[in-house]
Amino acid sequence: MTLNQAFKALSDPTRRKILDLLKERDLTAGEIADHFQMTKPSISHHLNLLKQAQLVWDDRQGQHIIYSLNTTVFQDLLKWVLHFSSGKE
Amino acid sequence: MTLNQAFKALSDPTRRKILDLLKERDLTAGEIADHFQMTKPSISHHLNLLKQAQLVWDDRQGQHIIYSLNTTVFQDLLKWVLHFSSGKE
DNA sequence: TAGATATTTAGATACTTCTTTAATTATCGA
DNA sequence: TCGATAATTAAAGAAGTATCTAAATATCTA
Repeated sequence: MTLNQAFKALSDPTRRKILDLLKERDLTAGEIADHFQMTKPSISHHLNLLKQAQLVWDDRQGQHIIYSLNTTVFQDLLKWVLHFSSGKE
Repeated sequence: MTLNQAFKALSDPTRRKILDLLKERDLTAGEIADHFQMTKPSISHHLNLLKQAQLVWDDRQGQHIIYSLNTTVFQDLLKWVLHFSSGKE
């Protein structure tokens, strides 16, 4: 079920851009929101979907919640894509 | 734009199953539909999205339309995933 | 050319997702 | 404890998606 959630999470450009940002460094929810024109609740919604798909971790540090990449599911995605990009089998 | 369409196309379980079937061998639209409980127009709709995302080719052979994998975009997907599964950069 | 088969296109409806504003929860610092 | 800051949750509307039935298009065969 997780892989399905992952694919659904990846189907949105905003969420993929969030992952791109987190690839550079860990960020708070507010810092992430600053990169977009949409409201913080919208970003919070996207972060929640990424979290449910286990593509990111969240960690509260005082007032802030720090988001970081969770590379585990990317490994599964990699396997899935490899089946298709490495010829018939 | 193609990568976005690809991610959207992959976000549906039916479409991913279609790709799984085509990984084994080329199939006509009817043969693909036989693997699902939904109607042929629904499958046709999914095939169209896969085609627009350039994940499959279609080739009419008489009455039949034969679908096959187009691995080109999978290469791009592979690169995208690799950026995340191969550590920070 | 007529009938049969394979597939898609059109139109409609139900469902899901995205986004917003308003309200709520959690934490910090004085 | 109060006020400020950070972030989420709730509720609602708009837009997008999946699915169905019915109709249309393309091709084959007799």
